Amino acid sequence: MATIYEVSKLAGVSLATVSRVINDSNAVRKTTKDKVERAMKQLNYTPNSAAKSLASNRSDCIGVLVSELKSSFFTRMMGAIDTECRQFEKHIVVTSSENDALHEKEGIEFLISRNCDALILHVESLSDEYLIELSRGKVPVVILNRQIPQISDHCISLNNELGGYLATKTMLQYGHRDIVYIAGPEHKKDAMQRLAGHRRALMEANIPVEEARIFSGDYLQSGGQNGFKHFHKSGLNFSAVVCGNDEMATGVMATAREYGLSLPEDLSIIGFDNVLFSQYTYPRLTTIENPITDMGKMAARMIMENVYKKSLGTIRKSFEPVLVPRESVCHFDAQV
Amino acid sequence: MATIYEVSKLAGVSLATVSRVINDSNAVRKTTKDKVERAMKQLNYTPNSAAKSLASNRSDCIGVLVSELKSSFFTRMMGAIDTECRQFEKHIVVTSSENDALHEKEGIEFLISRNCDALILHVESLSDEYLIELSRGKVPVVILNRQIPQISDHCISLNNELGGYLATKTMLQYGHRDIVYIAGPEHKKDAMQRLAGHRRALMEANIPVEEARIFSGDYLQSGGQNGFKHFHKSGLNFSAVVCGNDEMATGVMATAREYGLSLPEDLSIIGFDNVLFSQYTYPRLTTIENPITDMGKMAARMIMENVYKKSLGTIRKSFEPVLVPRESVCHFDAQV
DNA sequence: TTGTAAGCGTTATCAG
DNA sequence: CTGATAACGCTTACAA
Repeated sequence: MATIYEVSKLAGVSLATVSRVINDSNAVRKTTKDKVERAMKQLNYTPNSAAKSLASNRSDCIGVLVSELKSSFFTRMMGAIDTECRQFEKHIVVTSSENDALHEKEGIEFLISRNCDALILHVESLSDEYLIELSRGKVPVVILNRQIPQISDHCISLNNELGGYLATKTMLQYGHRDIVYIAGPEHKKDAMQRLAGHRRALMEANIPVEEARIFSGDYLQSGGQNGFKHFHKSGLNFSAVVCGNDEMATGVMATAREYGLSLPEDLSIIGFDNVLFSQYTYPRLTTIENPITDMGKMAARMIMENVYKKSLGTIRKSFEPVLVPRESVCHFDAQV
Repeated sequence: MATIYEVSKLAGVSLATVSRVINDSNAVRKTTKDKVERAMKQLNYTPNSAAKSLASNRSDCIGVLVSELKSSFFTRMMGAIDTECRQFEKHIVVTSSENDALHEKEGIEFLISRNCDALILHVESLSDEYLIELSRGKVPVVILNRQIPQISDHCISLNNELGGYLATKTMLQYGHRDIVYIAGPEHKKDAMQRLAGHRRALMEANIPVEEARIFSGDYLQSGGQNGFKHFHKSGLNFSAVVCGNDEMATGVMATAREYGLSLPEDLSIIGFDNVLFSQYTYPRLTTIENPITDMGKMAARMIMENVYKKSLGTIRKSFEPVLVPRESVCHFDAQV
C-alpha cells in the first residue's frame, strides 16, 4: 500500500500539501493539485483510515445499536441509515443487544470504544436517565423511535399515540363497536402510547373503555395467540381486534382460524408497523405504517449535519403514522 | 480519555508492560499485572482502537457485504455473524450492494479501504474470476452461499441442488404428478442448481421434464404471480407448484386465490429458504430450510481461526437443506 | 520479566 | 499557497 509519503515524493511536494488535496481543505494551486492527483492515481494510493483516524480524532464511522437484528423492522432501518451514510463516505458499525438493559449498555460501550464519531441507538430497555446522561457525554447520540422530553432534540420519534388512535378509529369507521385490544409489553413506552391512542378513540366515540377488553401481550406472535384465546374464553363479544403490532396480529389470525373463524368476515384485525410480511398474510393485513426508513434516514442526516457539518435540508424529528388499508378489516355490516 | 502513557505512569511501569497486559501477550508477573490493571481501572482506561490499528496493522473489524439489507434473509445471516464476532471482541462493518456488480465491487473496495481484517461476502453479480482474483489478494475472504471450485476452501455453501430435489420429491411423495416449477433468475447460480434438483427428482420418478412446465421468475413475489398466470393461461394441468424461493411462493398463493382456488386443496405449493414470513402465510408455507444462520456463524469462525488464530472446533463448509413440513402441501388424493 | 525507542500513516500548527 | 515538524496512542523488536 502506498503511503502519503510516497505520493508526496513522486509529486515533488510536501506531506502537508498532499494531505490538503486529499481533504480538499485550504486552497491548493490547481497545477499542484493536478500533480498530486496524478501521483495518487499512479501509485493507486488509498488513505489509511486508521492513521487518519488517529491523527484527526475522527473515525468517519457511526455506531448503530439495534435491540435485535433478526426482525425485518430493524433491517429496513439499517438499510436506510447505511444508504444515507455512504453518500458521505461514512460507514456504519452495527451491533445488537438482545433487548435487555445490560446488553444495551455493553453495546454502547463497545461502539464508543470503537471510536465511533456518533451513535444511533434503538434501545428499549435502557432508562431515560441513562440516555440523558449519555447524551451529555462526548459522543453525539441520536435516539431513534423514542421520545425523551429532556433531550428531545436528540430524539427521532413516531407519534405512537396517534397510530393507536388511527387503528381503533379505523375499526369504528368500519362500524365495529365491540373491539378488543392486544397491547405490547407494559414496560415498552411505544406500546403504552399506542394503547393510549386506542383509549382516546373509544372515548371519542363514547364507548366505555373496559379493562377486560385489553390484553397485555408480548409483541410476538404468541402474544396474539394468547390474546385471542383469552378473549375467546372470557365470553366477551367482539367483532374486531386491534393489535399493538403486526406480529401479534398474525398470531390472532392463525388462532382465530384454529377456532373456526373465517377472516375477515368473522373477525376484523388490524396491526401496527407494516412490516414486510404483513402483505404476505391472508387476508393481507391492514395496518399502521411505521415510517422507520424515513426515521433512519433522518437520524443519519442529523449526524451528517451536526457532526460532519454537511448541510442538508431540514431535518424532521417527529413522524406521524398513517393507515395502510388492506383486506383484514371489513365492515361490521358485512359480518354475520 | 486516558492513554496508555498515563496508565504506565500511574502503575510505575513502562508503556510496553501496559501493552502486554492489555493484550496479555508474553508473560507478565502477576503482581505487576495487577498493578497495571488497577491503574487502568482507576483511570477508566480504554485503548484507542485507531492507534492500535495503526500500530498493529489490524483493525479487529470484519467487513460484511450483503447483496441487500432489506430482506430478512440477510438479517438472520448478519445477526449470526455479529454474535459470533462479538465473542472475540471483533466487530462487523456492514454494507450492502444493491445487487449489481458495480455496487458489489464498490462495496468491497469500501470495506478494504476501511482496513477490514477480513471480508465476508454474499454477492451474486460478481464473476467467479473476480472473486478468485480477490481471494488471492491480501485480505482474507470468505464467500457465503456460493461454491467456486477453484477456491472452494474460501466458500461456505448450501447444496441447492439437493434442496430443489427435496422440494419436488416432496410433491411426488404426496402423490402429485402434474408439477410445474417457477425458477429464480437464470443468471443466479443457486436458482439453476435448485432447478437441476427438480429435474433430477422428476427423472428419478420417470416423469418427463417438459420445458413448458418451467417458468423463469425473478425471486420476487411478482415472479410467483407471473408464473402462476403463465401456467394458468397455458392450459396445462397442474396440481402442484414448486417455487425457487419463498417470496415467489407467496406470489403464487395470492394469485391462485385471485383465480378462485382454495389452498392447499386445489393447489399444493412449496417454497425454498424458510424465511421468517413463511410461517405467517396461510396456509403456512411448506418449504426447504436454508441454514443461513449456521452458515453465517461458520463464516465468522473461519475468520476467527484463520485470521485471528483462535482455535475453534471443526468448521463446516457445506450445508445440506432439509424439508420444513407445514400446511401448504397436501396429498393429491385429497384434492378434487 | 521488563524497559527503550523506533515506527505505523495521517493531520495540524506554525512559519515562510 | 506551501513546507517542516510535532503530535496522535499504540505495538514490537531489541536490549537489558
